[in-house]
Amino acid sequence: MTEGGGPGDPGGEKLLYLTDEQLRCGAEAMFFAYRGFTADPDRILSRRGYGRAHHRAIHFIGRCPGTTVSNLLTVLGVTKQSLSRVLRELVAKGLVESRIGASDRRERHLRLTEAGAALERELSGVQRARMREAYRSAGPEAVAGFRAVLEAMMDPDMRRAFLALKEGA
Amino acid sequence: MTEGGGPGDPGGEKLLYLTDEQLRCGAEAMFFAYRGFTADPDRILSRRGYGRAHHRAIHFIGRCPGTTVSNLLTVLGVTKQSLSRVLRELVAKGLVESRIGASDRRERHLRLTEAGAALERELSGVQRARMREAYRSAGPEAVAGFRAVLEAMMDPDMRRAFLALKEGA
DNA sequence: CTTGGAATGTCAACGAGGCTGACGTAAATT
DNA sequence: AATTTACGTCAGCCTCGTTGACATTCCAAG
Repeated sequence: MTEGGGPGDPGGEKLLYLTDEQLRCGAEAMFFAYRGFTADPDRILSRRGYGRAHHRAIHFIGRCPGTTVSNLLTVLGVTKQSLSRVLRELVAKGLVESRIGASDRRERHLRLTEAGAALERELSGVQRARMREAYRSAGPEAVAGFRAVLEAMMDPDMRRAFLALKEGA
Repeated sequence: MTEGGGPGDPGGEKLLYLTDEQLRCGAEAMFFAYRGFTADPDRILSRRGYGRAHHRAIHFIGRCPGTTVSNLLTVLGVTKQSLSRVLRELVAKGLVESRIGASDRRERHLRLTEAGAALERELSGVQRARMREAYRSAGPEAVAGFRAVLEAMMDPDMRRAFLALKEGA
């Protein structure tokens, strides 16, 4: 279980990147990198009394204006009660607007207000700045590999949602 | 702020991977991939009444047997009250052993018991299986890029902790 | 038309796991 | 002896996840 490319491993050099040690190291890298990834937005959010859940909602509403609550539920992968609380606050604070659907009056169509869009720009600004720097220092080929591995790591449902977002942008 | 490689960008093809759209897409990939990354261990943990916090503690104690509480605090980046609660449960359930330090009797040295090591193997097994599959399908060069970008995305402190783990393994 | 099921979204209450602050203790350091 | 360090704990708060119960709306079958 923990031999990891030791001696007596003829021809194993080809698969060095698949040793348990390498995989474990990748898992740790994910953990530390995700912390960095969320650190900057978290600071801005906590100053305003919001949390990461608000950020996710704002992000995807900004990304898909007019989306419905149930759409958001599938993308975010939380229960509607969790999302509902977050949306209620965002609507109350005037960051998100919720309109009853025209064709189906059960649906609520969500979009950012100007204030919401401003916060979205602020949040994605710092997050993109960090990613830009990471991308720039690692180079374009590294970025392609990064994206390939992340995509392969997703659950199939999430991969579908992810690809749909890229298309429908 | 949102011009992102639009018109009037001569020679910009070189930097196509740095457009706002690409960066935003990378952020979404991080979000979806991290969900996949934690999904399998989360299922095992919740069946036993533990959470992600327990997983992190078990992981790093397994990784660095004999580490101290304060070491763990820096690596995990949580408060000692949070960690304390988790460690108390793990010690009570007999998954972690806490020994008073020999040279400095204020310190507690932590290690997994046999039961703890078994759970650790189970958790890292499913997590590695997913990463192995993702690595395999993306290929070695993609993996190198993946690691490079993740490392560049970390906060400097976390990067130091990460590199120290790789050395001291 | 009515009625019953399915879909959508809301409110109430609970739990895990973060956080701060205050305090206590034992051991090392000065 | 006084200070600092490493660790544990109690109390209380917040975010954000969960399940359960409920209201509204649509649609289709009787």
